[in-house]
Amino acid sequence: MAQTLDTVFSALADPTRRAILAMLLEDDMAVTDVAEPFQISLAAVSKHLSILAEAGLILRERRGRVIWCKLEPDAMRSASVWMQSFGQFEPVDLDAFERFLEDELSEGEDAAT
Amino acid sequence: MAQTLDTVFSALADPTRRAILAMLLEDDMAVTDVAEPFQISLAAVSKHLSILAEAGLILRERRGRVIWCKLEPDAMRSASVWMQSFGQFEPVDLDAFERFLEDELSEGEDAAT
DNA sequence: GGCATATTCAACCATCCGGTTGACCAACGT
DNA sequence: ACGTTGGTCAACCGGATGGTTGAATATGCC
Repeated sequence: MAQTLDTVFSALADPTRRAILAMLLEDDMAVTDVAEPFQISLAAVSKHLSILAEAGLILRERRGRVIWCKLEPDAMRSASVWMQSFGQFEPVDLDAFERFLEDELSEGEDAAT
Repeated sequence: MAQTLDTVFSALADPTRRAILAMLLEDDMAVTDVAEPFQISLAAVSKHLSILAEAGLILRERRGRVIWCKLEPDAMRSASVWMQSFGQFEPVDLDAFERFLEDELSEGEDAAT
C-alpha cells in the first residue's frame, strides 16, 4: 500500500483495472469472480489486483480458501484533490458518471477480448 | 489529443509530468524554461510535453522560435469525474493542495537529480 | 548569408508492463 | 488421505516507457 500519486495514477491508467474497480463498486468479490468477465488468465487478473492493492485502492482478505476483494475508495482522495486543484470542476454529475462507467465496462471487456 | 482516461491517467502517473503541470499552473512557459529545473535532457522534457499534449493536458503554440506551453485543465474533467464517483470526497481543500504541490515539486526535482 | 538559439527527430539502451504457461500452496469435501 | 477448487509464484516474452546522444529543422539576429 504505497499509495503515492504515482502508484494510484498508474494503477488507474489501465482499463482492465478501472473496470475491476467499477465492478467492486457494486459489491465485494472473490478473485475468481472478478476474473470471470475478462478473457485474460486468472494469473493476469491476480497481478492487476496486486497492483490495485499496492496502490491502496482495494483490500484483499482471505476467508476460507476464497480471497475477497473490497474497494478502498479513500486511496483516491489525494489524487482526486490533486486533480481538482487544476480546475474548479462542477460537483459530480451522476448521469455523466453512469455513462463513463458503462463505457468503461464494455471497454474493459473489449480490451480483454 | 486522444484524451481518454487511459492517456490522461498514464500522463499523470509520472512525477516529472505532474511537476510540469504544477509549474504551468503558475504561468505559461517556453519549453526551455520548463526544462530548466530538471536534471534530465531537454529532449526528455520535450517528450514529456508531447505526452501531456497527446493527453490534452497542455497546448503547445509556436510564437516566433519559442514554443509556449499552456495548461489545459479541462482535459482532467472526465478523469476527475470518474474518480470522484468512487467516494464523495469533500470539496477541494486548498491548504492540503498547497502541501501536495510543494511535495510534488520537490519530488519532481529530486527525481530529476 | 551565416551564426546562435529553440526545439524536435532518430537511433539506441535498460527497464517496466501486461500477458502467457506450468508449477506450487492452501483449504475444503468426502 | 486424496482429489478438487482458489489463488499465487516464477520464468519467460514482446512491446511500451523514460532516458541518452547526435543530427536535423526552424526562426531570429547581425
